[in-house]
Amino acid sequence: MKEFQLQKIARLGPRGPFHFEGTLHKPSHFPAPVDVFSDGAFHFALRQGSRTFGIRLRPAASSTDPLNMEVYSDCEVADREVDALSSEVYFRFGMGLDLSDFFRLAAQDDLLAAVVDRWRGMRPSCAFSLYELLCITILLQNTRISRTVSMMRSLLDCYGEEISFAGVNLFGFWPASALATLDEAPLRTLKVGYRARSLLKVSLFFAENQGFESELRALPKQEAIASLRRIYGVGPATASYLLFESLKQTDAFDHVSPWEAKILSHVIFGEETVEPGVILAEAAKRWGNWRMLAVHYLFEDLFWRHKREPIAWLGELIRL
DNA sequence: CATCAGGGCCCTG
DNA sequence: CAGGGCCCTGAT
Repeated sequence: MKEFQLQKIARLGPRGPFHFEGTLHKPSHFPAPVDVFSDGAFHFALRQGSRTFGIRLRPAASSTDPLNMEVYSDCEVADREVDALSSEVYFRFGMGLDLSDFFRLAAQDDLLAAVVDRWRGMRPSCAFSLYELLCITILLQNTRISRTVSMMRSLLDCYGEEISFAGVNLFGFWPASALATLDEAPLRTLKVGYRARSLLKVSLFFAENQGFESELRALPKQEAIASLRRIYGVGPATASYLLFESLKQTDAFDHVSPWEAKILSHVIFGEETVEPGVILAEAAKRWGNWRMLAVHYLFEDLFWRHKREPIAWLGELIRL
């Protein structure tokens, strides 16, 4: 395990209100030792090229002030590296989004008004690169959370990079190139099943297309979807997650998986099971191009309430 | 002990 | 465009 020390501190100024905990501490996300929220700060590993940095984000006094970003490493960090890290972190946590239209919309929506009141400034966010998130979503496919977590742990043990900084231990992901040259056999021993094939193909693709993520960030939604769907292992569900969490497309709600449909049936209609098509139509009608962000606010609010005081019907649906 | 669905996707017919 | 196969694991 590598020990990292504090090297640099930078300040980040989000556009408009930024809800620190809502954005960085999401109870709906599955637990894996790749990020740590403790003492009111968020920690994760960020890979830039061949280097991995420890990043610690701290909230500022008020929701409109800048955040502090601490950069940890085992050797010196140049100013221009800090600049690159800053803009990457700025993007990954949705700090550039202008949400004012969404707030106006939410204020007039009887379902959203109270929720956005509680979480005003929460953003779509993902600490990980597109490749890293894609690995996670592949592990989520066709299984339960407990198994996803165990697959994640064995992959990190074998190919990840464990680091220690600011009093926390966590893993950085492997670079795509580390898996790209493997055979299926070593991955199969980690009990990832048929996902071994997807992981290899995805890794090979990203190792060969270094600029893919930044190209994708510049594409309009439909082209981004088409681009993602060409990658082996990426279907409609995975593409949706990537579009919203990684690319911050706030309207990426054109597909709803069965488990999400059940939850939204309760939340939006107060019923057990509403047809996916009906849910999608209602979301589009009510929230337009903000529909995925709206759904996200509803989900996170629900999961937080569930965490504080268990909600019986939800407990049934998301048992690990 | 056996059975089976589970936070999809690919491939085939 | 429907449906079988993929892998393993915890729930029942």
